[in-house]
Amino acid sequence: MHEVARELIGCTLLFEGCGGIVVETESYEADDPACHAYVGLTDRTRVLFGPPGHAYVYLSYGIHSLLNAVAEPEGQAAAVLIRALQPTTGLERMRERRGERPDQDLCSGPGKLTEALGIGLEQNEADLCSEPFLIAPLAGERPEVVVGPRIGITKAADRPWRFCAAGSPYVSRPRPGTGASRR
DNA sequence: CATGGGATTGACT
DNA sequence: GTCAATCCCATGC
Repeated sequence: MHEVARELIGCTLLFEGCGGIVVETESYEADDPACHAYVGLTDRTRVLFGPPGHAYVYLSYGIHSLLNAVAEPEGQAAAVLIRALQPTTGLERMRERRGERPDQDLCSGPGKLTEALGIGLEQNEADLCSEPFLIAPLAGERPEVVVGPRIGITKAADRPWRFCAAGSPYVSRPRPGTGASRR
């Protein structure tokens, strides 16, 4: 599953004609206190146990939607959280939704990303492999991927399942490699 | 039925 | 660097 997270880096994700290159992902699996599926199968987590290639959209802190891709066969709960994109397509529409911002602020975070693309809870359980979603395998050469501890969660945050495109300015705040202050 | 937690962001000191 | 906002869902009484 972590292979999936790694391979997603560099792929192009589009939603209704807006999107860009995936530059940051995070993997979650059932045996992981930070994963929603950890509590077992419920109405909320049903998607995570379902077939791969579907979206799991979760609203965090009542304000921000987080986009996940189900990454394991039916029966196994695992997902890859899409944390950041390098916007390449539909910049105008993203700016309409997010306001006038530098490119690197448009999708540099899970909540920003969903807002920019117009993804909300309505997209929960949506099939990522069909309209209005579009995933392009790889838009060129495979970028260098950096693995690091996960960010912004309170449980098992130290598991090294965070994948970033090396040196990309489009990843969210604590960038690996920079001596930036802890969150 | 009521309560608490959660994978975040943005504004203010 | 620190703090508050805000909604859905799972759990507990």
